[in-house]
Amino acid sequence: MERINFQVIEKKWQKYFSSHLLYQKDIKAKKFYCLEMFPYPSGKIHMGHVRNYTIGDVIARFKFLNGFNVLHPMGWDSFGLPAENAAKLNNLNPKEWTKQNISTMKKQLKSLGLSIDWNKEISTCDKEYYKHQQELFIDFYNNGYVSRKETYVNWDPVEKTVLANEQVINGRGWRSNAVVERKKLSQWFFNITKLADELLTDLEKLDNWPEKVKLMQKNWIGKSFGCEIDFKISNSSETLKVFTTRPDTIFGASFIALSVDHQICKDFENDEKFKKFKESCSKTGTTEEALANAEKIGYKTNLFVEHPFLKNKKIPVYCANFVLMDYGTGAIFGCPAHDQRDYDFATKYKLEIIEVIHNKKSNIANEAYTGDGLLINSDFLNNLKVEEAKLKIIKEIEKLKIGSKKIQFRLKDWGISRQRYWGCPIPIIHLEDGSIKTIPKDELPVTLPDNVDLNTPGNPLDKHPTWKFTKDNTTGKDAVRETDTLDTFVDSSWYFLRFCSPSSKNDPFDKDKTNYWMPVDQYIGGVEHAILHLLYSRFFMKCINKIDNKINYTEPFKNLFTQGMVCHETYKDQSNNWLYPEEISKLNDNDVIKKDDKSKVIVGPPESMSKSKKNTIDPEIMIKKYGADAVRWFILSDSPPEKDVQWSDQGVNSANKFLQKFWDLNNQIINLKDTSSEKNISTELEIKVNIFIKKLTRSIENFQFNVSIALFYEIYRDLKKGFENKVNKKILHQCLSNVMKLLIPFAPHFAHECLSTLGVKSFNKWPVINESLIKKDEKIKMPVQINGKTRDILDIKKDLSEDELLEIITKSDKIKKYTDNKKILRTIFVKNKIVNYIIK
RNA sequence: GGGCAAGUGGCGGAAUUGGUAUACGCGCUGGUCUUAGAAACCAGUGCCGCAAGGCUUAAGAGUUCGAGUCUCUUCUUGCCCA
Repeated sequence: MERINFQVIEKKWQKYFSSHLLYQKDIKAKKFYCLEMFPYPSGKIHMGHVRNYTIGDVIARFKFLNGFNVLHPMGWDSFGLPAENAAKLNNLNPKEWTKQNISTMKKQLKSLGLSIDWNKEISTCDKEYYKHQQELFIDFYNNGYVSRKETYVNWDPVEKTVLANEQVINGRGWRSNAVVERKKLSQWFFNITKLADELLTDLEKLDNWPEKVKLMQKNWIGKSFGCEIDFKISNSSETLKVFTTRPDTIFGASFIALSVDHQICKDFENDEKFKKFKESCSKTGTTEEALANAEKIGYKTNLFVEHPFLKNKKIPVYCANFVLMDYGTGAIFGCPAHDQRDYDFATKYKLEIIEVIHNKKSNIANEAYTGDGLLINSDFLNNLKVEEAKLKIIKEIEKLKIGSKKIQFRLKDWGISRQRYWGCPIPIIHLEDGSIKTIPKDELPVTLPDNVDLNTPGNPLDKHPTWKFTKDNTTGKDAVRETDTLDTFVDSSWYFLRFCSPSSKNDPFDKDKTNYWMPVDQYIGGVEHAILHLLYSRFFMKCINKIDNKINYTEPFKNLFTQGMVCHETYKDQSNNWLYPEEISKLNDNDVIKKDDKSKVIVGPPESMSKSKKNTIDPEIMIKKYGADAVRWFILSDSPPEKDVQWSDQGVNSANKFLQKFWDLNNQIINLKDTSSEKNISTELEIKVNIFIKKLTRSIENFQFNVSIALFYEIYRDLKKGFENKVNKKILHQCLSNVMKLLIPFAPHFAHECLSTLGVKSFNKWPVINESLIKKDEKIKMPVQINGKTRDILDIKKDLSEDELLEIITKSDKIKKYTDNKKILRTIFVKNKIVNYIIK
């Protein structure tokens, strides 16, 4: 058996792929924009990339073969913190480090045989890219989508930097391990909350997004109906505005809780106790989870408010650490019986716990009850359900003119300021008089300086000796540059637009080209981006659409597919250190030893591949050993793409073996002499191939690539059988060519090589299904059931009538056995499907 | 605690959407070849049973001629939010 040298053919066909611009088709052709989430250039590609881009390549090639004009680009999400960290470690400039990584990873991606149009490559750290991002920022700024606000941030006192929520672990900085503080800073924001309602309602338009993702976005936006209520402060003419989503529990109110930053608290600034309290609040994080888990503490003020519906009832006012100024009005009323945080607080400060909603399941002696039930202890609300009570109390509040219904979103504005070097500079200058100005577009880009000191804590741009000092070119006055850079999520919020016209000089994107290609027809990436990246991109699209009415779509991604992760077993030695798979050897399933000292290895369950657990498999090594096609084949074959897949060396090995066998069959068919006799089986094979085309096409359209692969194993068997049964060469040849064309999206190098040995010259057409041939398939298998149990399976002609079938059935000994001496009560006959006898 | 998924052989998983459950792959068992191993090839492989046959899609009930698929209850696991 001649073995295929995949290293040679892969090189050969990769050259072909790059020189034959696969997708340059007539602009009149129907377009298809296939996009996978672009990678962060971290150094080398990992198996997650292999899976993501293989899935995308199957779709892109499939659509191309079906006559679409396909856009399938690739780029680099190349700004971000890892570059700074790596640069510190290796004493390199982040730019150099990033450049090297891109070059490595591009080579690796090419070795997978992806059908990417590299002429459209972009990199977000290129000034050609971020120049346009600065323009967009200015457009957003001028149209009211950017603001600057004072806000609380997670501040790492050692690194002297702002941390993202996910960089705070158990209240400490992920690098410095210092206790994170809440610090008030002036920050830049995109006003995403302005479009909160639109972002929510437009989710309904996204028919082809996973329900799961839409639900996550919906919860994230978190639209809720509530009510603002003015509480009159006792012995004062002033009122206190409180926001609540549970106005129905007003009769259970036993305290008011204020944020320490509430205006009223300014009166307590002189109190030492308050100062201390405020300081301890600053040590609590800002995430909802941190607030929920933190111990509830409070500061009792000397104030009381009047209950709006209970005369003579006075409610004490506290400051509490779990109330934040940026949610609602910074003040709530506490109803301990029906909110766990209020419950904890009331227990601690021995406040009243009044049950106002009752249900069999509730037991407020132990914890708050937050479910539905009937109102009690609530005057005119008694016996109503929660939703009914909400409506009624809001009406009542509005009637008394002490408040009104209010819609509240959980979504907060998008903080885009980062005190980092390796990001897009914000095109803003600060003048001496404190005013702020955008930089004129013709002066863009504001570029990053190359010579920065990354080794001392703090913002490198701010510390740079000269960079920030500039002049306002219109007035000639001294000015200081904004030293914050943009969150890297900004970079990835419009890259899909840039791909439509990657070299557009004057504008971020060419409108005609963008209107032709957008929206993205298929977007593919990890589910970890279900919320932020996708929400931000949707926000960008809507803003751009509102600013420029020539952009005629408002949702960027028509179809979304989220793939699962690639997993592998984990290994630990006797001293609990992680081991790489290549450090161990498996004697059998139970005995796994360390290669060097033969000590026993502890095998852990499969987990998603990560460097920290050392359970990674290097795609480059696998491609060298088994070939790119085999690696692609395996990563698609083992699990449905939306689920996690477990990497298996045996699996990729068998993929390689299969392709080798297929190659062998291919050669045997080519070398056949034309004199082989013609047999009836020939049409049978043609029918099988046509059914195969139909099933395979459907499996691709349904993203069931594991099923596609199974179908190839089956059709290989049929082809082999046809060969062994001496099917006519012409027919074999024709069948094999069709199968090989379908193989292109999965194993492109291999399929192209086989096709070219078969003498096929054009590689750009999906075979047409011959429906009439499929209809010719006359034989079917008909199960015959007795009382619902299959007792015989008959090979019969298609479309037999009930009477015709009965005649055949009476000849079946298997069925006779059951029907003899029995009365047939009923016969169920479904044409071409089933016969079922009910007997007694 | 709330919401959403999902539970099918030793393992990953199929099932034309109510009509032959276990396709396909891995693993395993036996055989051929080989000094041996590897590779390759052939055969077998849900469970119980020598067999005839019976049982089987987390557990239990229901609808139906017929349920992995629909309905209800319970259990378990995963993800997201808290």
